[in-house]
Amino acid sequence: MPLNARVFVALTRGKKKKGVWDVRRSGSTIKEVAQKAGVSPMTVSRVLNNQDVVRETTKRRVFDAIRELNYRPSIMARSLANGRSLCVGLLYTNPSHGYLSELLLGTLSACRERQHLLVVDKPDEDLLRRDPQYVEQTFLRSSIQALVVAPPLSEDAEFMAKIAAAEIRYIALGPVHWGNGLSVCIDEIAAAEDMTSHLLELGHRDIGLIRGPAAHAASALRFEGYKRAIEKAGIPVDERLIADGNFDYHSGREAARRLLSGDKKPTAIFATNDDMACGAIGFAYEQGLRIPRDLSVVGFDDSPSAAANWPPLTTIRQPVREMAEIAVGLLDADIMTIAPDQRQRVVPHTLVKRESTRPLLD
Amino acid sequence: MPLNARVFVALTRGKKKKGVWDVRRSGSTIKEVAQKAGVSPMTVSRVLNNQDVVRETTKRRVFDAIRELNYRPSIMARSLANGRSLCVGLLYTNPSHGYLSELLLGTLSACRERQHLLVVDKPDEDLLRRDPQYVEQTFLRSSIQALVVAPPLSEDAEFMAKIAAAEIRYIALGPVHWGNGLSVCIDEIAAAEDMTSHLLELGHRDIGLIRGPAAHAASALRFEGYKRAIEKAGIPVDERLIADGNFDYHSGREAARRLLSGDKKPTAIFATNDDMACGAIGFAYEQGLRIPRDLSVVGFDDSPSAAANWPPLTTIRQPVREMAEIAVGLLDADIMTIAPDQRQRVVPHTLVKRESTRPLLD
DNA sequence: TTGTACGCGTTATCAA
DNA sequence: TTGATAACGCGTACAA
Repeated sequence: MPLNARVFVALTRGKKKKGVWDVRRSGSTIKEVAQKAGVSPMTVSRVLNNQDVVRETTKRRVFDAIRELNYRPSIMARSLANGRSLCVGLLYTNPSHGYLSELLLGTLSACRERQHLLVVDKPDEDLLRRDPQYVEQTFLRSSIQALVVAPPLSEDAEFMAKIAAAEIRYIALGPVHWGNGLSVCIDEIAAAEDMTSHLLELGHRDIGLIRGPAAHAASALRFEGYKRAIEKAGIPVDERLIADGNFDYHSGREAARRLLSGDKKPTAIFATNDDMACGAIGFAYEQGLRIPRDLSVVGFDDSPSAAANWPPLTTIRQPVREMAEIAVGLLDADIMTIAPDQRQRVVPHTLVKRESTRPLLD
Repeated sequence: MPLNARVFVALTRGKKKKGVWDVRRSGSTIKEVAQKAGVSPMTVSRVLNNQDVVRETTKRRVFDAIRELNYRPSIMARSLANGRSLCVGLLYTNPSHGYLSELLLGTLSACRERQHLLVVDKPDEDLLRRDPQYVEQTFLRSSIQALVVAPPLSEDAEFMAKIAAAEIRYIALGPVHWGNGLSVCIDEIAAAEDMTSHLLELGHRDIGLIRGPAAHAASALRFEGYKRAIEKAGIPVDERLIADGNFDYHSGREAARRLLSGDKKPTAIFATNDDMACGAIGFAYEQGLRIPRDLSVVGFDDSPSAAANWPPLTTIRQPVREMAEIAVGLLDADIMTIAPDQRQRVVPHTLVKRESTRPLLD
């Protein structure tokens, strides 16, 4: 028998007391626990997995050994052996910080529940655009078996096409549906319609809209919702009340500048995301306007800035955490058994009323 | 030979075409690749690991097979085999969203570089407080070998004591040092001193301070920095200019209310985090004050709200991403070889000047 | 330059 | 109720 690694490790272990801070291999194995408890590794495994066949006294012995050795099972070995747990990749580029935070919470808890491994990744956007092989390379090297893709990455047609071609199971978050893939989203049109109706109910009739960038699927849908509500109220859609932004603070400021310096001045502004709403409010302050006394402003997304701003923003909340949980759950299912019309999962949104709006006084 | 799982899988595979959307086992193995390429699994492994001993033609055959079979190596099996990669846990409770986002980026890239597995976890705060066994249980079940703990959790003495007792290697982020553990932080005192000096240079002499909660180690340090700068300028520290908050928006509002309605009115307010600074600005607006014309306000942390607010906040930036990278790197080192005075790693901070301050006009 | 044998830490299967 | 054995997919040591 050659002097192989095993022997070497055994020797090392014998000589040098194994401390917490040893660089590698700080854990004990199931075998060591078994030996200490005077049982077979299999019994230890049974105890760990709550199989109730094990005798109480044996169980106790095993638990004692586990505690003494400070034993922790290895997920790697475990998943390798039972082949049950998936290695799930969570892909995002630049969602808002609040979105990311909730997204993590949701995927995390869903993965833990199913004993899946969550591997978070933020692909480099430049490489994504420039290197056509990047995606392929990345997924060839990694061992990710399933993907959850967050917006705005999930709205990138080119990227999603590559994902589909890479023959990987995936779920997209956001108002999109690509090929055979599943997606989870809110009804963007209905949400925007709700928000617009809310402003109408407060008596506003000249409602400005700050649109999102064309690259985001959500932009067109939110615009559509706005139009529907306006038209249902019997008001013609006025081009002078519509400005374009690209979902960031600065563009919201500029859009508000255009809207408020035109010849048709809105009494309320619906910014189709919170950052733009904050920008609009910033511009309004600069002009000496008071919010909501002189102008009502609403946002969309319920990002952290929505609640932290002054005044706190009325906005639309997506249940991001729940959506993420659903997405991970869907990964388990055999997609072929899901009817095509069930592949886009729509979850309810909420209109969060805060202090950035008030009834129009006439 | 028993009809074991292997045989069963083989049969299944033979019959049913293996599709992308099969619930489990969507990947091919190194053996299958080897067979298709007409080489041994070992050769495939060599190709994958860029060992240049392999003949070019063989390499090409292997790559073709990999592509055809859409093969992806399994990290689990790989780390199990070479024992090199650590399973790193990232623990956080409720840092700001921006902090979390940067934290993730840093740990992610550092882990990928080292082929470590990053497992993110957000422990339940209630369980943490109430169930004394929670931490133990959680780490007993999981196979995390090393921990990166983010503030404010890293400042929880009770929790950190448990971590230490659990005999797990860990790095704390933030201005703390527990037992043998390592930590990475900025010099909070110097940072607060820099910020206060900045206000002094602008001509302010009555500088209000909104302190953080006593539970956070950072609170006392930032206060100390403030005092040092004030005293260096030959100004006595005035109790009437100091108010307490607890790092959230609302407490910042209330603190500003106290400061601005006292008999000693500040011309500048140093809120020791951004959320409180935003709250202070909100209150100032409500009182009809203009920022920075009538009052300068500065924050600390450079959270997203700092840039998104109006006016954009002058604040202190911690290089969170780099700190996280350093932390993961430190996990690799043998801690015992690190001198005790090197165990607390201090990284430089930055004073970010934006538009919430201006020289005092007299 | 390539292949063989074995071990990594765990679970599934079957036998005792 | 427990144990022996063979996988899981890959890398290392050594032989060819």
